[in-house]
Amino acid sequence: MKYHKIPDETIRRMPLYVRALALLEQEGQETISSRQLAERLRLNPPQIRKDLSYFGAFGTRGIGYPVISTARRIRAILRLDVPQKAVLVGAGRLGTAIAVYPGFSVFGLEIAAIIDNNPTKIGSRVGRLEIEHIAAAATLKARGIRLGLLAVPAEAAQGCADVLVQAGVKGLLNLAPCCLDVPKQVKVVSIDMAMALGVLPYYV
Amino acid sequence: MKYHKIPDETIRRMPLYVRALALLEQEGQETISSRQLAERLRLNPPQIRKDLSYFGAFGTRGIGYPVISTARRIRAILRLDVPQKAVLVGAGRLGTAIAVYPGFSVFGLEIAAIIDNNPTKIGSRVGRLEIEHIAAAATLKARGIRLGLLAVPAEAAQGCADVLVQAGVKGLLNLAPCCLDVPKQVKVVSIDMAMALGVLPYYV
DNA sequence: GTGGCTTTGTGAATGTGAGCACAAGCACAA
DNA sequence: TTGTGCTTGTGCTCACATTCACAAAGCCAC
Repeated sequence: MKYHKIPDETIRRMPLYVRALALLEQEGQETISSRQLAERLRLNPPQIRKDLSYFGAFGTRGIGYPVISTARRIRAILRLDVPQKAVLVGAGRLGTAIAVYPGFSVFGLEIAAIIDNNPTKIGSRVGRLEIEHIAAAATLKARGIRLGLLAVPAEAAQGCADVLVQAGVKGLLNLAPCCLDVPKQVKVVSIDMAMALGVLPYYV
Repeated sequence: MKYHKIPDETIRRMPLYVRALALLEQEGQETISSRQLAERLRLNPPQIRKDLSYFGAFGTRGIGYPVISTARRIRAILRLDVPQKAVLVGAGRLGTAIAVYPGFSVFGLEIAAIIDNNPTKIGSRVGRLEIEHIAAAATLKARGIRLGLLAVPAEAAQGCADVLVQAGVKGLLNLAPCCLDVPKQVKVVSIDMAMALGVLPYYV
């Protein structure tokens, strides 16, 4: 399949495959067919095959996909083969929950700094990280931090985003219930928990 | 526009409109045009008009949409006009962060119970709620709780989901990084923070 | 080898959503 | 009452995403 633009939806699913393959590797399974993988992830086999084929041939016909090397290739595609560092802004309850969340490491993602604007919190520790003042944003680029997570109230989110963008952050995960204005070369992904919960009553 | 199935994506955006309109009401604005609303939400005006028109005519040509009554009508469509109660499973860091999160109330959503399986936590308070044992799930239906949030480790999520479904919960917001098997009349929405962060390096 | 079984890779078809352009409609002023 | 300006509501078109169906390709047993 050549000269094909890769759908955003495909990219969105790739981390799913990475995590599933990492689990399979742990279980000692060497290969997996699109059917088995689809069963685990509640997807359709052709979708998985198509997704993977966008990046070239991964599998062996009659056998399936090699667990280890496929995981490695997807990680490389997503740039997750090198450790990616992120800064967390907001050391409130949600922020500290995220700071100690162990689920980022499968993807080679690491919360490498925590920033808050509350002077009483500066210097105290969350896990093995020390909470820093917002002025420390200036040092982010030098520390190789290019991703940011916003766990602040909606009113503060835009201001924090501006600071991070200024500091060279290229990707933002926004957990505040608001829109962000950023230069178009900065990618923003938003998670809005209340909105996600808010659609449920419609369906039930 | 008659005999039209309402797109899921439209439903997904509805809470966005509810929140924006609630804010406008607070600001004292009486009507808003699709253009103004689109500017706030970073959407296209025709998309907003189309979304709203799926449910009938809301606006006045030449003027725009009446803030208060439009908000009320959308709430009714989403069944957010009656208070909706939810049970939170998992009183860890993420769980307690969610428990005290004030952002649910715009939608008439309320965390009405917290459940954990850790005996040392039972009885202690988070906000004004007391942490209950998982056995208390049996009382959820009687208390009018039909929604559930899962803030537990991935290994525990399916078990908790089973318990909630058994207890009559009809909608689930899953925050654990895994798939859930539920009867098809139960709606599941999943939020996977690590996955959301994991796609960023690809784009930057 | 060769035949049979399994599974991939992919063009084509189908389904779903977004964006545009414009007619229809309302308010307000003259 | 009529004209002007603005905004909604919506059919149509295009783009994107999912699913299907099947040929191509590898493995294994004999």
